[in-house]
Amino acid sequence: MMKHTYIEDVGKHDGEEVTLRGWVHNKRSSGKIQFVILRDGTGYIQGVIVKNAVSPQVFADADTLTHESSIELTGKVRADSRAPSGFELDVRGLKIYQEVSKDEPFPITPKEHGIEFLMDHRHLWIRSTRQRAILKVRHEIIKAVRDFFDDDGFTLCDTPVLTPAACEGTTTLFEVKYFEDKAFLTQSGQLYNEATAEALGKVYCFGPTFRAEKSKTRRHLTEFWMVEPEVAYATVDDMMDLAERMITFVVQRCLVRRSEELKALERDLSMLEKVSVPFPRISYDEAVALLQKHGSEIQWGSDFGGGDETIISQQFDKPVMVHRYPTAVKAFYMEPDPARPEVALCVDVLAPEGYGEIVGGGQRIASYDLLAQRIKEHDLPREAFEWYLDLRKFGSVPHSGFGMGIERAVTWICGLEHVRETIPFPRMLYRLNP
RNA sequence: UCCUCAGUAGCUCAAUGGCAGAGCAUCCGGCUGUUAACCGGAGGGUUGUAGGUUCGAGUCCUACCUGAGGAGCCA
Repeated sequence: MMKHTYIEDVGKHDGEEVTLRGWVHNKRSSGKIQFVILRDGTGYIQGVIVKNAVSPQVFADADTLTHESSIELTGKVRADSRAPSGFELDVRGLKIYQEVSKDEPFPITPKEHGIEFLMDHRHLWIRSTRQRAILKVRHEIIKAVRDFFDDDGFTLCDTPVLTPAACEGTTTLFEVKYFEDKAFLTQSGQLYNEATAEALGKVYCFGPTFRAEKSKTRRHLTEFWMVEPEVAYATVDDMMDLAERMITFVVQRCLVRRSEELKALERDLSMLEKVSVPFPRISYDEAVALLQKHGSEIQWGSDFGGGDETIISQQFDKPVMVHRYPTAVKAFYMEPDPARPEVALCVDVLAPEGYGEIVGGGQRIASYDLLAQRIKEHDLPREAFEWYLDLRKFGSVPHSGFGMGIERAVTWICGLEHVRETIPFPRMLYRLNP
């Protein structure tokens, strides 16, 4: 059996005979010459089938090919200036693995479709050029994030998906049966990260998180992936340094390795090329003043709305870091600023071009007494947090971390309208299928 | 949960309250360089569901269902 070649490698085989395997992306016929566009996940190539150059059987088989039928093409690679990729295949042999029935053709045509139809056919939609490009960029972002932390002395330390209690209250948790008991799907690995950070120093977790929020916007999924670093002895300023380095690394990596995909998505690369260290840093106080100057109704003490985030991010052409939010609007574990206890040592990173918050984090409370008090103030079940309090009993240190939502990062880097295209099978308020 | 909008052929959409239409997809025919190929022809409909107004409803009214966009909340 002939060794088969991936389309992305055909350039190495100019003039040679190769066998390509994939799916029929499109087909055009002109009577005695047929053009079959083959897709194999690594690229596209046009196969040219000339009637008097192949057997009558091959020509007849090619004539019946339907969209997305799985096939194998054998022929000679030929450089051709007319081909978008620079190469074509002069087909000699054709093998059909499975032919899509003419009675039930592939539902996604080259023409336009509505979003409901596409989402219902997500399992087939991901075959499209655009979706492939997005998923390739997603992969690159994930790979870059992991390379960044791995090369920076971090240890990947996975945190549980099944958890006994809420991190930040129970209203947004998915509840599942756990034998005779009940459990919740994690909405953050952070509390466990704090434990592993005291064991290993610099750690990160990378996994799915779940939020049962009834949010119906272009920025929300109920199941999304998050990377969360946590560093012992680190301050909120250290986190800002880390976050801007990580984001810059990820964007640069995408520009180097996925520029073809980003161009296919018609992403304005000049916006991504501006992403470099350092990012602008403004305090919450400064952000509120900025917003009021631009007509926002916001008052000191409230959290930003989506519109507020857009206004802030549009003032800068890089991601902007907003730090020291009011303690009252942040999670119970946030360390108050010793100089101003009414604000917390936390930071959000807002992506440019109105893409909103992609990173949130900060310094965690190190004091046993203060943490115990906050758990009480937030009406959290003390018993469930005993182990978490232990971390302040046995060698407590200042420590900080943050979380980055992968899908939001992908949305921004790809320049998309909606997070639903950034994950192979999105889970949203009204979408659990396919 | 609230607000706004939408639902017509497999898909994307037209149709002043008066005969249910087009493009794509599919099928048949034509074409030796097509790039969402093109040209000719054919088949394809319980207009989301249930009521109501009207001589007559895809169109107007009510309720419901489904979806989309936004708000709140968040990454």
